[in-house]
Amino acid sequence: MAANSQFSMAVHILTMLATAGDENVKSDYIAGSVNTNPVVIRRILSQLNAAGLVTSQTGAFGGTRLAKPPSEITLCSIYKAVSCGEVFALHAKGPNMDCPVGRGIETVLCDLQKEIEKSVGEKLGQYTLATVIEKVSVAHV
Amino acid sequence: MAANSQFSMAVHILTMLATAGDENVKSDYIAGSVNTNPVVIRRILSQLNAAGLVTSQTGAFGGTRLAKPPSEITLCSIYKAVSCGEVFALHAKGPNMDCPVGRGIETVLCDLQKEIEKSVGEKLGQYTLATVIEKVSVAHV
DNA sequence: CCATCTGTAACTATACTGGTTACAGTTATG
DNA sequence: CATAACTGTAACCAGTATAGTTACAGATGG
Repeated sequence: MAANSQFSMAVHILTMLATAGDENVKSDYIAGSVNTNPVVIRRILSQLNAAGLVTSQTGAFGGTRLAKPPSEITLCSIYKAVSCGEVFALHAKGPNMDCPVGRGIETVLCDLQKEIEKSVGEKLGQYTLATVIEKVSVAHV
Repeated sequence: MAANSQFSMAVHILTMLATAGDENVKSDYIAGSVNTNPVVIRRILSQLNAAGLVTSQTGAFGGTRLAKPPSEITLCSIYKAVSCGEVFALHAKGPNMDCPVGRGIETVLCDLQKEIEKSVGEKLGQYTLATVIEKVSVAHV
């Protein structure tokens, strides 16, 4: 249970909200589709709310809806909203600075990390929630 | 200690081997630069060996050296050798198939996963170990 | 034979993720 | 106003991956 599936769940959640249109969707209902606990859904919704992708209403007949049309929500913004960490990590302890390679490698790896992150971001930026909805419908037919 | 830093360590290790030229390098020595235990180094070397990037010699005066020149070792081949898993994971339990969104979303996410993986691979394929060595030298000056 | 080194199994500590329970706070509606 | 129905979050548990460590079998050069 160590792999991070928050992005997957976030996309699933937002797709549910998109198909619901202007109605408030309850976390219990989404949890039923994602196959998990409502609290797990609310935790992710909390992050999506902070990123301005959704708006929530507390109280009776509350729930969550999209804050923007699906065509304006890129997968990149979803990825950033749930901030899954980096594609690869630097070594926690840090290299030995007495070694020439040790001294130089950290900067190189850090730059590379940023470049990969940027590359992933650009790829994800090519798709929006609207793209996903379209593909889900096709797959389901 | 949960983030995967094997790729970082692998690049560090291979850079060490590259700077050593044709000499056998001992895992103890590499461990000193990476700042970890020799066994951790040997575990990664084992994967790099399986991928054909390095060759090792057991016994006295044994050690490891590169199996190819640095210019022929792409960062992509290193990444694949240590197989860090995916950039994002699918939900372990799988979605509810009784829901239209649940039925369709898995395929979409799986396709996306592969596409991102490919994108990362292409980006990493643009660099070789030779590139890294060059940058390490620059950074260190 | 013996010192030296790799390869690998086994175990531990740590930390992250998701699952769950519990509860405070908010809000329609009768 | 009282109540039922939600969200938001804290707190805790369980499972698992990672790295660190010890230990030891096996190979190899001198």
